[in-house]
Amino acid sequence: MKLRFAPSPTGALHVGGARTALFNWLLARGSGGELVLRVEDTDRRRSTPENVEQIFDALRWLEIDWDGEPVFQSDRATRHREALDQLLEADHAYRSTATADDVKAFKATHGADRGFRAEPESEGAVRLRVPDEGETVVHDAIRGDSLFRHVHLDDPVIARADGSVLYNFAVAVDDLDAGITHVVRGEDHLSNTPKQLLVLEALGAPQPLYAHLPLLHGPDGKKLSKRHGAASVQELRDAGYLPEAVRNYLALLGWGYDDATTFFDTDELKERFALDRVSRNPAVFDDQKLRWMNGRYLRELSEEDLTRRLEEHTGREGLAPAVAIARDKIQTLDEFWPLVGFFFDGPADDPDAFERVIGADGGRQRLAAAREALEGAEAFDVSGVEAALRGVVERLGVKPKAVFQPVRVAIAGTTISPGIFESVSLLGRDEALARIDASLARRPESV
RNA sequence: GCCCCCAUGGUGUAGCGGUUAGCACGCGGGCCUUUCACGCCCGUAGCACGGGUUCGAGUCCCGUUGGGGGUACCA
Repeated sequence: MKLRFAPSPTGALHVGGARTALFNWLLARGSGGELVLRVEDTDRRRSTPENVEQIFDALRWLEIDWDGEPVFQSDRATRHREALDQLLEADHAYRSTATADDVKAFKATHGADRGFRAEPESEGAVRLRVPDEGETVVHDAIRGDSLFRHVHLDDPVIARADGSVLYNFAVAVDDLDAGITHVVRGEDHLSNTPKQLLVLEALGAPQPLYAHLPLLHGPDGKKLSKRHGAASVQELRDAGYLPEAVRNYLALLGWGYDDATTFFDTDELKERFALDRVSRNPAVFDDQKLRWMNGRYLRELSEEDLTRRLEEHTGREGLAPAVAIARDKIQTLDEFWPLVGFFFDGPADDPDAFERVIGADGGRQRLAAAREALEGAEAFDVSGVEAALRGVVERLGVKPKAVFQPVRVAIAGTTISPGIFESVSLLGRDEALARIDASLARRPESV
């Protein structure tokens, strides 16, 4: 079994493309087969080093590897020319100067009864000769057979007048030369498959097995794009998703193992993934479910591992203690800093929270009482802080919240933070007292 | 316009002729509780429509509608 992943080098690796890469990779790695990478760009207009490196980088992040050196389609011009000459000589293709407008005009008069056929000329673009009779059947591992009648097909242009070849021709030749046995790609290629099959046939080559994956859509049913949030692997990474979670989620988009299993590690995926259980329906990329899944993966990481990733993601160091008390509250790496930044950069500025909690009736008094208890606390570890603060609650005869929230706002600046005892303890006595003092001094007592 | 693909709750899916139509996300409620989360429990919501075939259809066939893709001297 030999497969290929052939991204268009536009820079961003779209999540749809990532899923295609993943499925190819799972198939190859699960069967001991081979996966090659080919950059699709017949004239090399888009495959700039930057674009190509971005694609490779995204694949590496997902831990999708390939065999051998990546092939650039544009480096195969000589071979493409040779195959083109072969078809021309055998009269499987011919030259024509007919333009898109000519084709349009032809179709306007003939409708569905006849595909476009041009008159052979001595110059112009090269068109493949589609037989007048018969049909080409695409045997698809996911969809079964799709039948395309030749009368409906136009003679497709396979090379420009300057001799450079077009995608549908190049891809067939490249797959043939590489000995690709399974072509797994997006459904947007299904309608063009007969052209590629016709090229293969004219070349006297065998057909690979095709499998066309359902397309991915945004929540509005339209094609997934930037405006739907993270539409590329790069954006997913920047948003703080874990590669293993993305892999698991992507695998579930259009594929399922049974009616109960949701979580698969990569080995299970490789072992269980099969084309015959791939869905035919287009799927909507649901970032809410990805978030949920990411949170689950996050919580399974060891503290060391999570800390390392968080430090890498935030560019900060010494995060371990904060990770320990905040890890259960985040779904993505991105959510970490807003929750714990106050430990390192001082309290957040949320005047509304201050007013509501500390400015409220008796807020200052309770905060002052808490300050006193904290100052006199025997130990300043988590249980020491807890004992001190709970003591205040008891003495004042109020709800725990009435004491904890003012302290929280004083040290964090907002009403949201990790556990209050853990947070105060981590901050340390001096800093905690200083922040409480700053809050108490913030505005004169309103009677 | 023409060609091709697709159709189970809001979303991803299970189902492969007889099920109280299952699971997960989301959403609603509850428990837990110092905030936010996590976790746990309960609940909400679905076979696009119309014809067939059959004793019996979400499951098979046809049509309609809807969605998507292709139709480039793009990939």
